[in-house]
Amino acid sequence: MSTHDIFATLRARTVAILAELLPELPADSFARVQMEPPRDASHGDMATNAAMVVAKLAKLPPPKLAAQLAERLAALPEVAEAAPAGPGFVNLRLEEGFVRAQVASVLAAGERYGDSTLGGGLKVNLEYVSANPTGPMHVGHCRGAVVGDALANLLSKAGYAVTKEYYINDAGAQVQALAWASYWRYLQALLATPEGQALAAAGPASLRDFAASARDRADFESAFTVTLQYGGDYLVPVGQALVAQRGVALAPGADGQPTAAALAEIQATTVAMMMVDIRADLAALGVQQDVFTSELALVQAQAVSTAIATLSDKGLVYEGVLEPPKGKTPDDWEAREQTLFRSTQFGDDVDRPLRKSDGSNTYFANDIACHADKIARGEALLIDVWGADHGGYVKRMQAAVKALTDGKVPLDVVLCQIVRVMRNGEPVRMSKRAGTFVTLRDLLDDLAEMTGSQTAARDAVRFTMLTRKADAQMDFDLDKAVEQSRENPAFYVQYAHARCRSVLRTGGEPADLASAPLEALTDPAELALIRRIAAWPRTVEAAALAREPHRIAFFLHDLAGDFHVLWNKGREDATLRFIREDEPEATRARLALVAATATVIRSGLQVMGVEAVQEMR
RNA sequence: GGACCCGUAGCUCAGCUGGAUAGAGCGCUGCCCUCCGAAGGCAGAGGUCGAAGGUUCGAAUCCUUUCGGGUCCGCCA
Repeated sequence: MSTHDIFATLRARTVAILAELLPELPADSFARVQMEPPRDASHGDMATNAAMVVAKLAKLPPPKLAAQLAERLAALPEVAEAAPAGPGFVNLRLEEGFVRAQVASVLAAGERYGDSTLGGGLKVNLEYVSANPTGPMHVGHCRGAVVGDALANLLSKAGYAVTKEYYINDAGAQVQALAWASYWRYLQALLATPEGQALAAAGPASLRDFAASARDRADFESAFTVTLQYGGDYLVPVGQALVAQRGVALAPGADGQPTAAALAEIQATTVAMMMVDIRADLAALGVQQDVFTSELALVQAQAVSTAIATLSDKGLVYEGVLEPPKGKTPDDWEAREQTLFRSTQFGDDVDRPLRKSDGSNTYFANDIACHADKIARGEALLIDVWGADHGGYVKRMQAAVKALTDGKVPLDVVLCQIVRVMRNGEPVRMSKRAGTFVTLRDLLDDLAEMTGSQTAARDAVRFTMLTRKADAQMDFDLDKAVEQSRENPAFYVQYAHARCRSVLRTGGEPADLASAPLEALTDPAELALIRRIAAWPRTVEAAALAREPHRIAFFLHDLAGDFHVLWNKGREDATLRFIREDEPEATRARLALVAATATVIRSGLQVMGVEAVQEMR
């Protein structure tokens, strides 16, 4: 609930009246009563469905109840007119003074206008990005980063205590493969030094072979019977850093093999360096997370076996054999006994393996430990932002969290669909091998070149990523994202804010706007703008409840539209200009409205993580 | 074979958790700048909400079936 939300205010009045009219009804009868802006502005400022929702319980025909309700609502000081309509709506037209007072509310509250107590300080853990630390971030991670970050801001504004978390997948086969790739780069770097060359020349035959294999990827792979999944050049600096830090200490022993300790150290160093890059990329996107949890650390602390034991104590773990997937049996399928979790008891389609047939833990098991860790930290609501390719994973994770907490802690998952990067209307081909692999850094650099500013690039990406529902596929058009035209919502909103600032600068930035005579605001376009502003608090709450930060972008687009309309009316009709030399009081009132508009735009952009510009250049 | 997401105007998309005559931008059509707030503005046309059933006072929204598009389905993370 927001203290600024006039819809909530009138809804509360409505419920109070209903309780008086129908004293025999229990209090929870009114839960579904809504007070909303009507779709058609000709219906007034607000409409309530109260009569229709309560009619059946009250055993009254909706129109009759609506008429009674309207009569009582019309008597309220905030209400100018209340009329029953349609199948049982009550339409309200508000006193203009009450509407205008919202401008003063905004000026008094500043950017805290729209803050809500909806969350009640509930501890929420929001996990997003969590890109594998095996390389630079690519554009595929970008959407989740922006959506997650904006959602964090949104939930904070709505009164939740948000922890922003990054789960580092630094255990398992992927990072082991990464370590081998780093090892290769290390050997290459080592052989470029006199010490390395001396070692190769003096070493046993196996070591000399090594020197040869280090130069060639295929030779290296056959020498070690490994596949280099991560052949990219981005590990070259890692190899060099390893040489600089450790010299020949990680070089192969007499048997030509790296020691387990050496590989573990290389893995740790590589992951650490990748995380430095990833954090730099995130920072360039304006994303800063609070907690970075290491999967490896959880594994080493026995958190996984503890989590499995917890589930086992609840009788939810057994040894069993899964059916092969129907219709599409893998060629090499063979039935194997595994440790399984009874996720079907919690709505999943099949039970899921916690341990592979060789007894090692699955990623799922580790992820359960990660979520158990969050729960142990006292988080009361978990939200994960994942890529669409993890969609098949939602039910099992929700099942696990439900099992761990006996249903007390919900897990919401926000799935982000794929983003295609478009240039000149053509999709940019993505290929790691061909080097057209688009990293987040490349994307930001390109946009920075197009806009001449790192900040503008970041803001273009963040805004554009929020102009679609997360669960809809999206094309990210580089040219459109920085285009300065009405077609680009990011520009359109920024332009509105810049215009506001421009007007306020011209008007001399008066300090006493809070006392402005708002009754001077009488034009329909002015009142429409105020009504839009008044809808900001409920927009924040609805977006937070739905976990849909894109709604903020659409709200700002509408708000900017209302403001641009008013601006343009001033072109047609000079008496509607914001600043009028001959009317100082009307000017103050209009500047107050402009200041309130700017404040709400800034507040919305803040949720999106976009900087509000002072002027367009 | 199954699970999940998406099908809304010619195009790209909203639609406030079930409300009234389904909205916006682009495109299209028609008006509007010698100057004064045009990197534009105003107005208009354009939709059986993929299809068919069902639930109820009321469905783009919920349920079932079905047709398209996407993502995924033990021993990757």
